[in-house]
Amino acid sequence: MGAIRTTREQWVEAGLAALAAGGPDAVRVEALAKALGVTKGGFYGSFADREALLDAMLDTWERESTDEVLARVEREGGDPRTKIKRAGVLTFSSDRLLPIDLAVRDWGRRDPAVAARLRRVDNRRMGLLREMIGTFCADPDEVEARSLLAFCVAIGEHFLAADHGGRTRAQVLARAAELLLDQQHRDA
Amino acid sequence: MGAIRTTREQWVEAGLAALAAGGPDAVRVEALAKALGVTKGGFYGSFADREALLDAMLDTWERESTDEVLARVEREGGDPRTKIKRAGVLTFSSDRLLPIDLAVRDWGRRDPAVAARLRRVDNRRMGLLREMIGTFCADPDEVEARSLLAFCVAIGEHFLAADHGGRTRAQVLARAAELLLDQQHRDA
DNA sequence: ATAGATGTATACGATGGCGTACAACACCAG
DNA sequence: CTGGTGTTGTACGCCATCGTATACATCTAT
Repeated sequence: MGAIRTTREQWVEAGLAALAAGGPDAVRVEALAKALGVTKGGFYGSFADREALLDAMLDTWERESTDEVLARVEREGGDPRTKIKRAGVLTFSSDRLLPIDLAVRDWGRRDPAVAARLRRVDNRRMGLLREMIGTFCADPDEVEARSLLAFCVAIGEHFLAADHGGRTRAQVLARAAELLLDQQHRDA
Repeated sequence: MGAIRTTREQWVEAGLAALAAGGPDAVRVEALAKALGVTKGGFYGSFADREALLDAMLDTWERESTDEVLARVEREGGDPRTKIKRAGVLTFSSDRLLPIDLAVRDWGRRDPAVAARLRRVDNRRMGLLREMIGTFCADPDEVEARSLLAFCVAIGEHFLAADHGGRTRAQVLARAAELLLDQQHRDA
């Protein structure tokens, strides 16, 4: 048998890189082939068409973003705040996952199938936040509100272009994390 | 002189609708012409090329998102919390501005010129948040953190696909707003 | 009315992208 | 080394899109 010179995984990897860099419209079979140093000749041996590649890319992203991150958070342990921050770092400070995540997020606003995957992923992430915040916050409605805030800032931070008057983004984020992960607020 | 049957404004409007619906790559001259019930023949009388249209679209968006919203908030008055919420509603509950804003936000991650415009817009919005939150929160670092949280949730909310276990998104957002717009937290 | 100005339809060439067909090639087994 | 298997290169048809050229339509001013 002839050797497989360009595997499915390589196409998926190149596709995810293109998605991260330029969105779904930048995932072009011929461009990926060029990036891999081949032509598109072999592509259609591994994938029925471009859609099949996009599907495989989303499979890979979904698995890495949920199973792998959550397993690693569980394995490495720590107190609830540590786990939250570790999950955030693993997902949103990764040069690999972050840009893919943001691209998928925008993509999902237009493609229902992508939106459905995103919903699965986000529900699992929110589940972790709820569980962790629930260990030090008693009111379930407030747990949900804090979880939403935490998730929104983790995502929104990367879509936001504002400056902070002398402060760094990291400083402001640290203070925001304090607000969200403190035990108590006075009542309204 | 011959009558102007399709004005610059109509092309810009159609362009913004396409941008909102499908991102920058969906802004195609011939598609806009079709949407306007004409062909692209007249387009190049109003615009040098497609880039010029994209520029004009961003001009319109920037003006509507800042000057017009802020002027209206100022004109209608109210207490700080009311003004914050009104600015949020005008920008992020508008069927017109919201989808454009989200599309521009994603676009800005790839195009430096768009990112620069977005930075101008976001800085003005953050300015309002700072000023309003500053009226009931004394610590400038906490003002900045709360402003960031408020802005991130206003944006991130629309990129988030999670459910909230029986609660509606609006309910969770209301509770989150309470957390951010309350006067006091206990110290950490 | 007529002429000039300006918007519009249509046709065109160029580019780039998808998916197919087939030939050339690389690898492995015998 | 030789044949077979399966991947890759290349060429092709097709379609969408950009931007241009040119003829047509319509409006305004004289």
